[in-house]
Amino acid sequence: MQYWLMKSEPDEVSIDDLAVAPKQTVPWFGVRNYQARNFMRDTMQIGDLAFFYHSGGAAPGIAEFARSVPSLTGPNPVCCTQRDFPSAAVNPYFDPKSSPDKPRWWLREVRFVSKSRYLPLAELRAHPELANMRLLARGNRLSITPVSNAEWAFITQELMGQ
DNA sequence: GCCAACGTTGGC
DNA sequence: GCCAACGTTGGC
Repeated sequence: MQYWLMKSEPDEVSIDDLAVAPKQTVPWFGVRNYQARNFMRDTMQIGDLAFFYHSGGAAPGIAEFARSVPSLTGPNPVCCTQRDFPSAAVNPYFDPKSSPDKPRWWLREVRFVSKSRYLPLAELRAHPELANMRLLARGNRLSITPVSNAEWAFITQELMGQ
């Protein structure tokens, strides 16, 4: 059992989108970074929990967290051909170097668990308990990062409103 | 919109 | 295998 933090721009997929999605489940198909892919494909287990982090957005420095469960199924190859995205005339995630027999990118399904209050990034930074959090590391851009047990416990307690 | 940090690409 | 150029991310 491992904890995670998964970033998404709320314009693309927000926690509320996830909550109203069919089966409250969404395929996390946008990862195009090898390190994040490896985390998702190799280390993430079905049933792991993750914080849902809203990056970018209109409110500067505001992050939103919720608990979700990555992965109802195992890792699945993604984005092998343009046909994998029939609804999009031009798929921004299309990678010509990924093929069905040699997929380069993978996805996992993520299911909604619960929504919490907002926990702004600035607030995260203010807690010395989270000083070593991967998310807060200088220059970090990974869209999927591991969260330690201690960090998970601390943030969860913060989110409960204590 | 700016820009720092980082990842990827491709020429050599 | 090096590394410069370029593209992307994401906070501000």
